[in-house]
Order: sequence, then structure tokens, then C-alpha cells
Amino acid sequence: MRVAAVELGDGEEEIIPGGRMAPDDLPTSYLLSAGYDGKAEKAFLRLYEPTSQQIYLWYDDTNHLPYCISKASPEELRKNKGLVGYPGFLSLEEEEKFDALRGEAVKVTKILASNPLAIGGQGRSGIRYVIGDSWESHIRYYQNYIYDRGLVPGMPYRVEGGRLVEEKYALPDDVAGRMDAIFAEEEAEFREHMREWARLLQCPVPPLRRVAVDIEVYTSVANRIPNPDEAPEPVIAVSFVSSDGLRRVLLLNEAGEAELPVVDGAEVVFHADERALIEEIFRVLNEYPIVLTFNGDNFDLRYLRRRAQNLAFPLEEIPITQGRRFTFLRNGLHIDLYRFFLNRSIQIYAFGNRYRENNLDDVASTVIGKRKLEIGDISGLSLDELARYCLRDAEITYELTSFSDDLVMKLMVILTRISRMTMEDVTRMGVSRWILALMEHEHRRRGWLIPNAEDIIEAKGGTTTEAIIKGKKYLGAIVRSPKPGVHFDVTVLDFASLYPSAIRNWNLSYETILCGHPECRGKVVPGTSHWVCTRRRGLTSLLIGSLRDLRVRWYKPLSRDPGRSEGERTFYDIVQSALKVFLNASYGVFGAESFPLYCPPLAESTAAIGRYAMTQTVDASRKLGIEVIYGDTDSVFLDQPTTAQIQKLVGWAEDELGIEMDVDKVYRYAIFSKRKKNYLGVYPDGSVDIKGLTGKKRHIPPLLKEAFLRLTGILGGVKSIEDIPGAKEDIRDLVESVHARLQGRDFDLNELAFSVMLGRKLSSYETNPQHVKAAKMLRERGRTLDIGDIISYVVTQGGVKPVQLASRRDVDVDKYVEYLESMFEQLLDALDMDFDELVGRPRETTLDSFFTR
DNA sequence: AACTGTGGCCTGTGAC
DNA sequence: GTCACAGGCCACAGTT
Repeated sequence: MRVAAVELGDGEEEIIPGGRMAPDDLPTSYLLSAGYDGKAEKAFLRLYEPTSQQIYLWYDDTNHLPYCISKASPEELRKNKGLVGYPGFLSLEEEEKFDALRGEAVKVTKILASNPLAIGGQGRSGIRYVIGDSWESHIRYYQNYIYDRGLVPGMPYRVEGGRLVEEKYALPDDVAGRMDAIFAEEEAEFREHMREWARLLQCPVPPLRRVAVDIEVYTSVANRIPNPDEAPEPVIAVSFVSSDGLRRVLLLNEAGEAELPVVDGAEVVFHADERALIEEIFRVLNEYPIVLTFNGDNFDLRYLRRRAQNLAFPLEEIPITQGRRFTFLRNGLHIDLYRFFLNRSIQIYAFGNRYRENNLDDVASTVIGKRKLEIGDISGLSLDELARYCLRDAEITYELTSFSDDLVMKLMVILTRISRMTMEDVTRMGVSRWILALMEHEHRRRGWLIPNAEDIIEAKGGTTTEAIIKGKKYLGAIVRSPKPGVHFDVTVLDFASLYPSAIRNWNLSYETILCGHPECRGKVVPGTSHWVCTRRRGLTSLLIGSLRDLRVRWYKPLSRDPGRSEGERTFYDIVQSALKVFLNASYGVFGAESFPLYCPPLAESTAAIGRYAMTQTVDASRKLGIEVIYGDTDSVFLDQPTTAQIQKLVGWAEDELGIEMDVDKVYRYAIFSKRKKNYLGVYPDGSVDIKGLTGKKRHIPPLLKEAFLRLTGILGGVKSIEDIPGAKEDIRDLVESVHARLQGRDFDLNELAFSVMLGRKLSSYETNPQHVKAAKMLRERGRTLDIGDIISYVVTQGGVKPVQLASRRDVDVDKYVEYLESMFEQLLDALDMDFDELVGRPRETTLDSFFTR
């Protein structure tokens, strides 16, 4: 009998779950997760019941089976001895599906098996390898189960007489009424979709009971973290912080001599032996429906499981199951916040790119304004310090989910509902998988065959435009050359969700682009040779389009509606951010080879429509008498437009392009050099908006950054053209003082350090850039280095040196003056100022002045 | 063989 | 996803 979890690859694990079975009648409970129980050979669901605040397991009662699809007939398949004799093979069922690529019905055969392994196998085995071509065979079994039963993770269900019943949440009448009014003009198909989306998004999210866990491990070598797959060292501390008030630190005190530390507002407990300590940890892990960690997949929970095995815990007493990359719990859900915050879409679109490094300290300090405690080596801490340090980590881990009224938990649940993925998966996987799941769900719901990647490429082919950047696949957005100089009263207009609007308006989808109907060939995407179907509504167009409309015309206005309570506004803001994450990724995925529905002409057409919208808008502005100073992808910077002119332009875009334009920002004035993606704008309140300028980049030495910040401070104080001479004086003083500091070597070495991230392993660099040189010097001194590490180096006379190995005398001061110059020049150019003059260097004799002498 | 100027390329960091 | 920048690396060609 198998007791241990058998690994099936990422995420799919033949888990033997533990915990409470759902009673025959379970009140309203939220579906959070699903899996496959290898022993029972059944799919199971994890339901969170908000009154008892517990997880209940519910097992499939419909005899749902794993399957994949073949285009061969049952008769043909029956001749395949390898298939018929395959262990676990059960039966064949003929079925009709819709082949969207061909636009016609297709007869397929469902191949049913007793367990998911028989379909997918391990390595190169499984039915899908025996039969050659197969469809829908790479979908995780529990995900298949969710699709086939039309389940929506994150939504409420009930168990009645042992059966799972949907708790049909209906939109309140007044909400439905207002929505109908707003979307009255939309196509019926869109309206239906939007109503269903709104039902999922509007349904309240219950408070989720959860505990954050953090462990500390003894380190025999200072600062060397023990390998969690070996777990050689004892667990010396663990802390819990929960939503129901638990704040507890468990400490290992084998000597039994120390005095129990007192930590404010927390309970501290000693354990004389590690086994008892771990047993207590497991008791808490089993008790909570949701366990939060920061990097628990790769460290805390992984270590605990291994450590328990080392201490000869019987497997069934370890509540942790281990996949190749992820670590799960038998009873509840494990959510690794490290993975969630690492997700680039979450980082950029949900948190505005506020945190840059993916460690707990950086994320927590920018998101909730709380830092880790600073310590040296773990093993050098007193029990008192250890307890405080460990508690703080659990505390900030918990608070990352609790700030702003549980914003992050709600965001996760909303993402779960949109994507149809389990909460564990949605917090671990990238946005392309979310979109894939959403698309798969919609295919299954409609009875469409989910195409394989090769099917789409074969039918639709590649791209026809040439990218500007070598090595890219197709032509992207337009960036206009800015008009250099200082411009007062600049208004920036942007398209509301340009690419999703393009996808919606032009009916873009993998099945509608380059369709087979001769009569559609005239509907050509401007700037390409691709045409789009005029007969059928594209699936992507419908999904993305309806989500877009809902965000732009419903949730975004609501999140800013002063007539709503603050709580409501926050919730609407979460929803609109979640939608934004989806929408922003929706175009890119179709241009990513790794995406299973990769469709180059689709991505290419989307970008082409974006270019068309931009060029048309610039033309229209010109005709309205507005000068366009700059524009990038979906925005235009207008020079002193009147309100009437703006209104006309917005109206034009709505009528001619079918896209809403919003006033994104208004600058009191803006400074442009001739560089694209580089400018400084000053808002009416004097705050400064900086884009692309070198002085803002994260790798720039603090001394230079500081100087740049002061420069922007001076510019922020400029109210009108009359203030400019004064500002110039201030800038002159600033440059002089920084220059003098450099020349006088009046600095700390750290202030001059460039901090550049290692983008790959040291061995795989083709060239030898500066940060790699410095990294190699560190490695020679025994530092271990990894992808993502930040290398700090200073530029010295003899080349670069890691900041740790350099001294102040080494510094190549002239080089730093050069950096200062090029950084300042990006703005001084536009102000007609000359850096050389500011630092007392004679003006270069230009050829011109030479001849006119 | 050493030096220098050039231009393509690599790398990291952003904008959108 | 593509576009754009800074800044340095590096191969190459031509010169001394």
C-alpha cells in the first residue's frame, strides 16, 4: 500500500490528503483547491467553510475518469495493442467536438483510463505516448475535473445529501439593473459574458483563517543555509502569527538552562527536544485551513518534511507533501507568498513595480512599510534575539496578506475565480498559465476541441512584419521622437487598454485570424497582410473584450466613485487590478512561444492595430490644431491643448477607433531631450514624474542618485518660465558641490558603488561585463554567487573592483565625473545648459566657432 | 607587435 | 511581448 505521496511532476501529485471529510450536509463553503487522491482513485475538492473556519474534503461522486482525446476512430484505436493492453486503460467513447481552427465539427474518441498516470505517465510512458497524436492529454487531472464539472474555484458551494451543489450567487437586482443600462449597447454575446463575469467578481470573499509560519535552522557554518533536501541541522525556532490572534514562538532549548525570553505580545514556549518541537509545528499546520510562508516551497516546509523524515517520523504523521518544485499540505492549503510576489505581473501591475528585489525585506518594506530585524549570523543570536527575529518574519509574512483589509487574500481569490485554477496553483504559476486555464475552460464549456500548439502554427503560420530589434519576431509599438525642450501645460492622453481593445474591436482570436472563408479576406488588419473573420465572433476577442469592458466601464469608475464607501471602493479596486493583470498579459502570451496557444499572426495583428491607432491619433490631433510633443505605444503628450480640443480628440477616438481615451496626467511642465522613453514631468502640486532617466535607475551609485534627486527637486520648484533662471543658478551650485566632493574624494566608498544584478550564472556569460568581473573577484575570495544576486562594484583606476575589496584611493574620480555629466546632460540639454561650463571646463572649440573666429 | 578607431553586440534597466 | 537607452566589451581593420 502506498502511503507516501507519489510525485507526478509539478503540481500534480498523487496526494493522500488528510483532514476532515465533508459531512453529507455542509453549509455554504468556498472551493479553494482540488487534487487527485491516488489511493481512492478519485478527484477531491477542498472546501472552506467560513463559520467553523475549517477545510473539508469532498470526493467526486460522479465516477469522473481521466481521459485524453484522439482523432482516430474507436475501431482504429482498438487495433492498437499497446493501447488496449495498457495498464489502466478502460474504454473508448466516440464524441463530437467543434474544431475551431477548421470551423467544423469533428468526431473524436475519448480514451478513458482508471488513473491520471495511465494517461500522462512518468517520463515517456503513458497512453498519450502509445497512441501518437493526442489532444488535451497534458491537462492536470484535477484541472480537467474542474472544467468538466464547470466548477469555479473561489466560489461558494454546498454539500447536500452528499452531493456537491453550487451556491448560486446572483447579482443583486440593483447591480444587474445598472450594469444592463451601462452595457445596453453591447452585443448580446458580450453582455452575457459580462454578466457572468460580474457574478464571479461581485460575489463577496469570506475572511480566510490562516497562519503564517517561519522557521529558523541552526547553521554550523556562518551564513550558509543548510540544504533543505538534506536537512542536516536541527530546527531551532519557529513562529506562528495567525488571523485569529495566535502569536507564538517555539524555541529549541536542549540544554534546558536558559531563561524563557519575554517577547511583547507573544507567547514563547521552550521545547527540550526537537522531535516534540516538530510535532507541535505539525499540529498547528494541520489545524489551519491556510498556511502562509515566504519561500516555504523551497525552504521552510521542504526542510520540515525532510527533517521529520531524518528524525524517523512515520510518513503519515508528516502533514507535508513534496512535489518537485512545490510543497503542499495534506489538510489545508499552503500559499507561498514568495512565489506570488515574485510573479512579474503581480509585481508590476498589482503593486506598481514598487519592490524590486524578491526578498522578504524588500517586499515587506515597500508593501507594508515593515522591515525584517537586522541580525548577523543566526547561530550567534541569543534565544531572546532569535525569538524576536523569527517572530518578526512570521509577522510580516502574515501582514503581507492582511494589510488594507486582506487585500492580497481577496486578490488571490479573485484571480482564482477568473482563471479557474486552484488557489495553490494561481499563486504559484505565471499569468500565461492563468490565461491558458481560462481559455481551456471556455473551450470545454463550448464543446470545442483544445488545439495543440502545432495545430495553430500549421494552420496560421508565422509573422510577416520585421521587428526593429534584431532577434525579435515581429514589429511592435511606435515610439515617437520627442520634441526636445521645456514645455509648459502638457496633457497626456492614453487609450484605455489599447491592446485588449484591439483584440475586441478587430475580433482577434486564433481561430478568426486568417480564417478559411473567402469572403473574409477583405477584412485586412492595417499594416499587415492578415485578415480577420467576419462571420464568427472570436473566442479570445469575446473573453478579453468582455473583461476589458467590465474593467474600463464598470470596475474602474466604481473604484473611484465617491458615492461608495471606502471598503467598497477598495474591493472594486482589487477587482479592477486583478482584471488589469489579466488584460495586460493577454496580448503578450500569444506572441510567446512557450504559450500553448501561441499564435504569431494574432500578436502581430494586435501590435499593428496599436500602431494604427497611434498614427491616426497623431494625425487627428494635428487636424485639431494640437501639437503632439511625444507618444509611446498608447499615449500622446499634447502641447497646451484646450478642454474643447481634448474633448474633440476623445470623441474622435471613440467614434473612429472605438477606443476610450482618458486624460492620464497633466504636467505643469515637462522636459524632453531628444531621447525616447526619457522625460521629466512636473505635476501641478510640484511632485516630479521621472521616466527612463539614468539618474532614476536602480544600479546607479547612491552619490549620483542623490545628486540627481536634488536636481529633480530644484526642477519640481519651477512654477513658470520666470523661475527658470533661478533654478539654473541652483543647478549650477549643485553641480559644483557634487563635483567638488568627487574631486576632493569626500565620499564613502558605498556611495560610489554600482549595484547590478547577475542575470545568469557566472559561467554562462558570453562577454565579461563589469559586474561579472567584480563577481568573479568575489568568487575567488570564496563568495558563492547565484542568479539574482546584486553585485556592488566601484570603478577604479585599474578597472572595476567589488566594493568590499576597493579602497577610497583606488577610485577613478574622472570616470565618475563623466557619469555625472552624462546623467545630468539628459536634462541640461533641454535647459540650454552646458555641463562643462558648470564644472569650469572651457567650452569645446567647435569647428563652427573655429571658422567664425 | 602594439595601438587605435569603429561598429556590432551583449547586458542590464526601463517604458509601455 | 517589443522598443529604447547607457555603457562597456570585443573582434576587426588599418596604421605605425
